Amino acid sequence: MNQLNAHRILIVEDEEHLADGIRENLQAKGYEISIAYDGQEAFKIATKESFDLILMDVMIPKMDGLQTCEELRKNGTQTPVLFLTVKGDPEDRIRGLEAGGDDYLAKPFHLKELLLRVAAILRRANWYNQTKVILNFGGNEVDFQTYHARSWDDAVHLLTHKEAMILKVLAEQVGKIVPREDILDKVWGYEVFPSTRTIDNFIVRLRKRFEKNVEVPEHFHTVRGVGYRFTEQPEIPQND
Amino acid sequence: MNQLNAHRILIVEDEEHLADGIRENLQAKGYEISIAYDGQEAFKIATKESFDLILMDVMIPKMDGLQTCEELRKNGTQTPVLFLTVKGDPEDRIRGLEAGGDDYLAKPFHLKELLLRVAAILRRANWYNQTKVILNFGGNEVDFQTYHARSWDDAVHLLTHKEAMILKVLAEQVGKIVPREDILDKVWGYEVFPSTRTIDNFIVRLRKRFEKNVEVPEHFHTVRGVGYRFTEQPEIPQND
DNA sequence: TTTGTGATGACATTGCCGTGACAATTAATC
DNA sequence: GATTAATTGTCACGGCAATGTCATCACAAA
Repeated sequence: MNQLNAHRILIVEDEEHLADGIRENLQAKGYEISIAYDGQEAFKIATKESFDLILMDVMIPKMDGLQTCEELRKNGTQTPVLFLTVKGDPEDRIRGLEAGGDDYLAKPFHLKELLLRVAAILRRANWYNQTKVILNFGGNEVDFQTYHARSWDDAVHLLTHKEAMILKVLAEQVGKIVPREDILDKVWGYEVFPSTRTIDNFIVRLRKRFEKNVEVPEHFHTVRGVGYRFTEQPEIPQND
Repeated sequence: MNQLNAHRILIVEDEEHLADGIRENLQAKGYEISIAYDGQEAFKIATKESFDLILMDVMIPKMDGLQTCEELRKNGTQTPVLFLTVKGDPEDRIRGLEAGGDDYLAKPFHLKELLLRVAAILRRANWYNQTKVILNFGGNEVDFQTYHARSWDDAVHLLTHKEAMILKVLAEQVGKIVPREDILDKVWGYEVFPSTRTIDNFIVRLRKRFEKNVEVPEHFHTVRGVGYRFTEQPEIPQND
């Protein structure tokens, strides 16, 4: 996962030992973690900072999790909440959902299950503000759901995963210069470090697929010493 | 709870209070709920995700409910729509919708009546689906009710439960890449964790049953590093 | 018991990615 | 301009992780 827009998670749990355990495991997955030890503190932090997910124990001091969630909702906070509770009582689930929660996990839980649910919720949330699924530029059309592409000359392409990811990173910031390091972080993550030349190779491949004239790129521009810049429309050449 | 069978309902309603009230009550009945607050948002979500029912207020911002519905129909979305409208509004267009399988309910309505209508529509849709639980692709025919299948070479198969579920998950998103995690989430849920290799094995079995040439799959495509992609029609070969 | 499903591990195989070499290009310095 | 250094374009090859495939085992149901 990429740290550049790493998902931020707030853990609300009064058992310090448990909170730390969860924190470590989530951090290992690349999430940024904050911890609150009671309901009031949780409310304070959650209204001050923004999180992608709140992991909330129901039984916490000062203000219980359900109430905290309700207060947050009244306050306009839409952050998804995953409740942790001791009982498997379905009534708790209903109450949790009524309070505006999004999911529910009974303690004791398997760590793996927690991680899966967290990932699933974040995936779901991400889905909404995902960029366009179909990318059009200069007669080319790319479908990021299928990795199918049709280039200006009506050739059909099947992009590989990495090709698609790099194109997506560039296309998400149309017209802006994207440094090689950013591409590496977003596509490969922090743990793997291929040489930056690898990126150049992928650019070559993308150009071969989508540029009319590879030697005069209209969409995949090189920014010497920094990285690359993607444009949907061919640029107006400068005459000096 | 099995995610595959939970009915998904999209609520389109700009009065937040009302939307929340409906959501809570439908969630308590076990439905999965999404909410959109205006017509444009509704269109966006409804074309991106699939729902079993759309609960749509007629008077909503940006694009009214009827128009939103029309746009969705043009887009090929067949999801039944239950309109919420003010009592005594003799809109001809609404009347006309009755014939199209859609329904309308006058505000203010009794909650109980809403729940009954929702249940009725879903029953109806289910019945419709039951007649249409036959999946056809490349000469193969699969019946998801009985798990019976007949492949292109007239061989008869009896699918196992898991085989059928995986095929269904893939077929529900024809053409789209389905990541392994999604398959795991939807088929196994969050509480069981088979190795992802298990999925590969099932793909092998599905290919053996339905592909003419296992080595050149026409329907069950591998997307290296991500997951699989199912297509009903053999794909156009790629030109490089 | 038998029977069948599904999960796992071992091994073979494939295809993508990463690297390095060299050419081409740009920038920098004189 | 000329020369040099630095960066990028391009290609081809090899490694290795991801996947294909098969055999086997655990387990539940009949």
